[in-house]
Amino acid sequence: MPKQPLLPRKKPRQARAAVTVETILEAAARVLSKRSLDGFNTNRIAEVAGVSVGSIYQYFPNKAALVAALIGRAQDSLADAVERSLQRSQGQRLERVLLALIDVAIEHQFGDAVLAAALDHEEQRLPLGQMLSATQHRIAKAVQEALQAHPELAKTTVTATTTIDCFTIAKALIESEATRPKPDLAALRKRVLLALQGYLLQPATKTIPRKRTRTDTQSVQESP
Amino acid sequence: MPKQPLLPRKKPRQARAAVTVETILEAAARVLSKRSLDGFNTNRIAEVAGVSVGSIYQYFPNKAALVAALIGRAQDSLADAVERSLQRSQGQRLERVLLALIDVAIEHQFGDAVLAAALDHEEQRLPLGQMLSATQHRIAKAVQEALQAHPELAKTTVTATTTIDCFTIAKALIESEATRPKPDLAALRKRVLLALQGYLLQPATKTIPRKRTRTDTQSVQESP
DNA sequence: ACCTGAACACCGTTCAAGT
DNA sequence: ACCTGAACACCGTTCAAGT
Repeated sequence: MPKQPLLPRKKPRQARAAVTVETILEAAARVLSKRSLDGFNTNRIAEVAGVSVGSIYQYFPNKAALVAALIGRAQDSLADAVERSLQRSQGQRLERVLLALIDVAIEHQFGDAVLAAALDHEEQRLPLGQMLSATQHRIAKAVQEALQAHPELAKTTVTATTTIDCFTIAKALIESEATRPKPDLAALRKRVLLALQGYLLQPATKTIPRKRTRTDTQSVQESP
Repeated sequence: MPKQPLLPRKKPRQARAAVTVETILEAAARVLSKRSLDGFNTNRIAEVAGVSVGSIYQYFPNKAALVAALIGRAQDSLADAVERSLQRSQGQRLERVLLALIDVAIEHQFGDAVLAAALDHEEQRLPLGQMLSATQHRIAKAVQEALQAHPELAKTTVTATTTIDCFTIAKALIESEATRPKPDLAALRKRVLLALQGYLLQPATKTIPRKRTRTDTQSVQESP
């Protein structure tokens, strides 16, 4: 049962080593982006990076850790884009705020579709656990605060779960469109907006009679 | 560039061969369900099935085809459950109809969580193309017709895209909850309902000014 | 401290030989 | 027609040897 560590094995201490690590990550991204998961093997990565396979294993304990590092980078870049977007759309109508965020997400997915899709899949499969949660919490918190503060959502309780659901919904619709032969981004944008507005601006949610279950308490969690 | 075929290589002609195929598929499902993608190798499958590796390759051209067969089975079983659910909830309020479908989806995902999650991921990664579309179209069509005919959705145009979006949204929220340490199914059920109702029962969608794009035509596709 | 690449282990797939 | 399992190819990972 190989409980594989996903953290980098050690940090480069010399300048040239830092370059090596950078080169490896770039090569990995390029290989993943060109041929997706097939052909994504350490030998090819080493070849593209112009280093020996052994060098990869000096810094990453296994292939999964390499992928985890790429995911971390993608998350960081997304987090920056989200925060910039929130700042730019401050004080605007909710529709504008949401559209701006949707555009960020679409750009993130379609900017390098193959890479983004591959990373998304690996993100699910790897037991990343906490590793990425720092950045993810950073994004989620920023969005949650923006939504909570928005006048049009005065009547909506925006919990952490609500925010994460919005991410989940938007991501799923965007990824789904990305797998189509001829994506229609304008229509996609509308559909995601509709879904998010619908989820957030629900008209007077009446309590629903439902089948018996164990956990019949408060349905939304508090923010951490 | 191995464009791998995903269809079964040949059908068993003798009774004992049919048993072999069945045994292989069951073993594959069991292995996948126990250890997910790690440890899901042909040698183990053959061992669990009590046959030789060679036997697997008599009926399936590669490992992916085996997975594809499992996915096909899961889809068939889901399709049946959906159709039964629609029949039972005929004539009921929209909320009831949706909740019944949501329960089917939740049961499908949580019934064998590891297996379902693994199959979902592979479903994305493999170029299944048409292969499964038969069953998927069957499900989608049944749901679309039920929604279109529903009085509460008289004002909503329920296209094929609308229906697929509902599937995408529900599936994403359910899968997301499935990865949590302690899933709260009652709360999940409510959230999915909220999302679907919000998407379907949108109050007077005003047209939205948006950035210029090529495709500025009708945003929803016709049903096939 | 960093890099190399041959060597090892594991796993997908094939094929000659069997019934 | 079906089944077997040793053999081959490929790829992840290690490690002794180098700078």
